[in-house]
Amino acid sequence: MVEIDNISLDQEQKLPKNFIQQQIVDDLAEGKNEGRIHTRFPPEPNGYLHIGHAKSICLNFGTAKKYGGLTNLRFDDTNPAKEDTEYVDSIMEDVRWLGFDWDDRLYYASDYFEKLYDFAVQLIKEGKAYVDFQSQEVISEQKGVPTRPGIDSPYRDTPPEENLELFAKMKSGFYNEGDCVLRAKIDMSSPNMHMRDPLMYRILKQPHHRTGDIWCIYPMYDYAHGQCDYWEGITHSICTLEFEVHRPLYDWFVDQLQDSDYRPRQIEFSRLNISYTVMSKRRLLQLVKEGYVNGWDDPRMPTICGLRRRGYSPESMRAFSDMVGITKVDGVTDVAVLEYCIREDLNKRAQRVMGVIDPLKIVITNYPEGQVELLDAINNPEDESMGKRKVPFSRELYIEREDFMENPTNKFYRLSVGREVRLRYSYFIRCTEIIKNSNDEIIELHCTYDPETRGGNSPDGRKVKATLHWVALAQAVKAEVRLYDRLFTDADPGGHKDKDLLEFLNPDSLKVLKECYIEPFVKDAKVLDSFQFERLGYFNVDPDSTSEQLVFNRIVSLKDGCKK
RNA sequence: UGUCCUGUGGUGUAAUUGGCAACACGUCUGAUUCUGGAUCAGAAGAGUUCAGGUUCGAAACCUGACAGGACAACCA
Repeated sequence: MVEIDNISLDQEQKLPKNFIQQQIVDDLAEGKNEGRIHTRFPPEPNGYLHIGHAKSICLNFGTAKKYGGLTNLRFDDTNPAKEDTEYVDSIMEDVRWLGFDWDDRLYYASDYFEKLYDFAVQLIKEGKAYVDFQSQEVISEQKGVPTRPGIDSPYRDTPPEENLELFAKMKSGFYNEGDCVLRAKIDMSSPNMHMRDPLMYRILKQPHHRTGDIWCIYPMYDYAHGQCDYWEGITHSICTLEFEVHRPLYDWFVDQLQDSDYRPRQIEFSRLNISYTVMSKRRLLQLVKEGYVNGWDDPRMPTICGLRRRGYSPESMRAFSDMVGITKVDGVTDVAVLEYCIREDLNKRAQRVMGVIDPLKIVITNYPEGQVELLDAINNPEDESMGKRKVPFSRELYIEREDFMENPTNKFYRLSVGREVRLRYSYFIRCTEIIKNSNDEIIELHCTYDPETRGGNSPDGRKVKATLHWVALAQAVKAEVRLYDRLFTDADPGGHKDKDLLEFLNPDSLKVLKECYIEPFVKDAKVLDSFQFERLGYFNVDPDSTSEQLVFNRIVSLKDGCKK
């Protein structure tokens, strides 16, 4: 584990510095915050983490580590209406799985409810906050629009003593939801909407997953986030671009708090977009709730748990995160980059195995009936230390239906009547006859083998143009294989004003193949074990597997040279 | 008719802070191969959104356009 971390750190250090790291280097050079680097990853526990969060996790934990700093995990749980412990648990699992650790620095915004309340009282006393009894609609109306200034609330100049009393009554539950809010008194004519007397507290008579019924007023994000950062000693508060316009407000609250040279600083970067997928919690939630996918961990989902189930490794996700980089440019990363990362990782590590997912039976007519040979196969040509295994060969085999063509085109150089090909690690075979059923469908092939080519080479130096994978019919393990394609048919499914993203759902995003045969080596495979099925792609064992039946997910196909 | 942010090959990022645009993905050639994978060698593809300006020299600095994005939740 330590070694893996060091390796990834080494790789990371060779990468050019992104603008945030540059900023950190500058801050370090200036001696800010006593040379400390402290970041935080602050998810709201209202949904499952997706690969965009993975990027943020890698950025926060990775950058702090690189510069000798620390990273806190902090749940931003200021809205009990949407949050749940189910999400808290999944988030912790996902962060750990990605390879990061917050040690004993686990925090919740709700840890600070008391301190936030006291701080609000202080602001009221200083005449910097007031209780507003106007309706949501009126307040919103008074706020104006970005191009036009707002106007002051009639409650804006309530004396502090009175506000203190009112706020205490808010806290005590005297008022109902919507009756009133606490607002910061800043500037109703600011060109920045967030500075027009933003809400600090609203009344929410809902139990909180951690504080239960203690509170009926809850702080807003803007009122909580910077203060939590401050109290935790965060130096660099990294978030996505949509918070850029919040920064003056973040700074305003920190100004009220700051009592030394230490000061947390918010830095924004652009969120991750990937082609042919969606990345907003709202939309992912919709896909789950409305049943377009089978849960948050559906292997087609860009959630961390979905990618994990699909067979993506933490290493591949970290590599991906490094590759896409950190900027403020709002762009779209090609899914091909993600696919490249997992292929690259698995190519080096995955156990090779032969499996046929669309079987066509062949009979080797000159091979003795009842005979079974065990032939040597290499476990991973990229890693000799993984050794060899035995693969059973016999008279009746399955090959991939796709590897035979009755009337071959000139670019097709696999099996056809009269042609000779190699069966990997076993023999050269030649197809002699096609057996069809009454519907003119090919149901079987008859072939002959050349006993001299045992192991896969011909003593006379004869060449074949193709090598096919195969499995021995009697010894094969029958399995279910699930093939996945992109969930959406459009590169930017959420980017059309006139069309709902559901219109772009790919009807063929999941294909279930029930009749697949894998060589016996996989018999004892465990859930999440991954393999390369030679010539087909990388597959892993799905949790739906039972003792009777293995279920495999195709993680990603091999790069397809066929289209050349 | 506002404020802020962002514009570099198809895509994602670089350019040691002003010194003749680099890397990765993708694409396309070959070579090699018991995976049409991998590997190896190579190619095409941007003159940095545009127009001015400063400078011996600009992707970078200035001015002005243009384009895209964010901001008007008692969400985060």
